[in-house]
This record gives sequence, structure tokens and C-alpha cells, in this order.
Amino acid sequence: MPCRWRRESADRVEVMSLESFFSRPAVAVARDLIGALLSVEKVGGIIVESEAYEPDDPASHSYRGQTSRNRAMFGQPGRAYVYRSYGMHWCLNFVCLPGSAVLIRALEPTHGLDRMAVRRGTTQPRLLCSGPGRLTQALGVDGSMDGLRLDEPPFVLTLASSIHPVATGPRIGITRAVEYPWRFGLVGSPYLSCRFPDVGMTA
DNA sequence: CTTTGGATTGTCT
DNA sequence: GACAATCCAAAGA
Repeated sequence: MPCRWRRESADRVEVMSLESFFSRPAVAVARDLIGALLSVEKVGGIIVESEAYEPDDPASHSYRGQTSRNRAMFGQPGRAYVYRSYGMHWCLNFVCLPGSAVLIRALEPTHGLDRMAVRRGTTQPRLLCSGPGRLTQALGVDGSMDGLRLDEPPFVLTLASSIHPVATGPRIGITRAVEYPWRFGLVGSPYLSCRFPDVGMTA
């Protein structure tokens, strides 16, 4: 699947409410989130990698219907869906249309680096938020935040006002629907969790 | 540099 | 009972 570049006109600087922004398919939201600023209690950074999960998507938690774990995915758009992965990591998603969500996979750390370093046990910037489990640990995200609004404390989400080149590629860590190119990344960012096969990333 | 296996537990089959 | 939207350390090339 070849790499796609996002091209949009510079005059698309419309202000949308949280509900409007997230009441769309996860694939569209995931791409638009690249470049946004996310923080939790003043600790966070720029979203450089995301993945979309749709209702009719065999790799999505929502594929077989609502359960106690994925309840937030069927709730209001613009909320957090936080789940435990591999019994030891938390993963943070943004809920879009019912049954769809965007997994936040990597940030470029910009705020609260000292706080992140303590939580992560390293000061290397690239190891702070480059991975879905890493960024939740760095930002202090856990299951208590499942279902919370993304425009209220502890979250702050500021959408990108500038245009970024976005790479598209296959999702990571799944066994079904591996061929869907629903992972998005900021081209050239050294903070991606892993490189995009279609794009020659040179750190 | 790449590959491999262990940690650890909620959820679903 | 199996497996998972992961991470890390250790070992090999």
C-alpha cells in the first residue's frame, strides 16, 4: 500500500466544537489529530502518530459489539476510551462516531518533561512518549480516565492550526485486518513508535 | 543493527 | 484456557 500525502488548503482553519470534530469516521479524525497538542495535568506534547479503529473493522474492540470494557467506544464522541493492554499497559483512545475510536500511539514531548522522566524512568526524550503504553505512563493516564471528556480537566486538547505532511501505513500489533492502512504519522518525526515502511524516515 | 522471549491480567471463547 | 491495539532486556549477527 503506497504512502499517501495529505494535501489541504491553507484556508481550512475553521473552528469546530469537540462534538463536531469527533462526530466523524475515526480514519478522518486520526489523520486530523496529527499535530494536535495533548496534555494531561500540564504534561504532554504533540500527537505524531495515531491509528483508526472502525465499527466494521475486525481489529477493533467494538467489532463484536458492546462489552463492559469497550463501553466508552459506544458513548459520546470526544470522550476518552482507556483500556489495559497485555495486562500491564494502559492505552488511550479518542472516541469518534459510535463504535469507532483513534488510538494515540506517540507524542513529541513538549510539556512536563521532568515529570515524564520520573514516571518513565528515563530522560531520553525518544523513550518518553514513543508508543501507546509509554505515553500513557508518561502522562499518568489510567483506567480512571475512561469515558472522560477531552475538553475538560485533566485533559487539554488543542487542534493543529498549521498543515503537516502525514504518512499512512499499516497498523501495529494486531492480527486481523492488518492490510488496512489506518496508521498515521507526522512525516520526519523522530518520535514515532516505529517507522512507516512506505516512507524513508531518516530520523 | 535485528531477533527473541518474558512480564502480567482482564476479557472473551 | 488462550490471547492481547506492548515494552524491555538480552543475545545474536
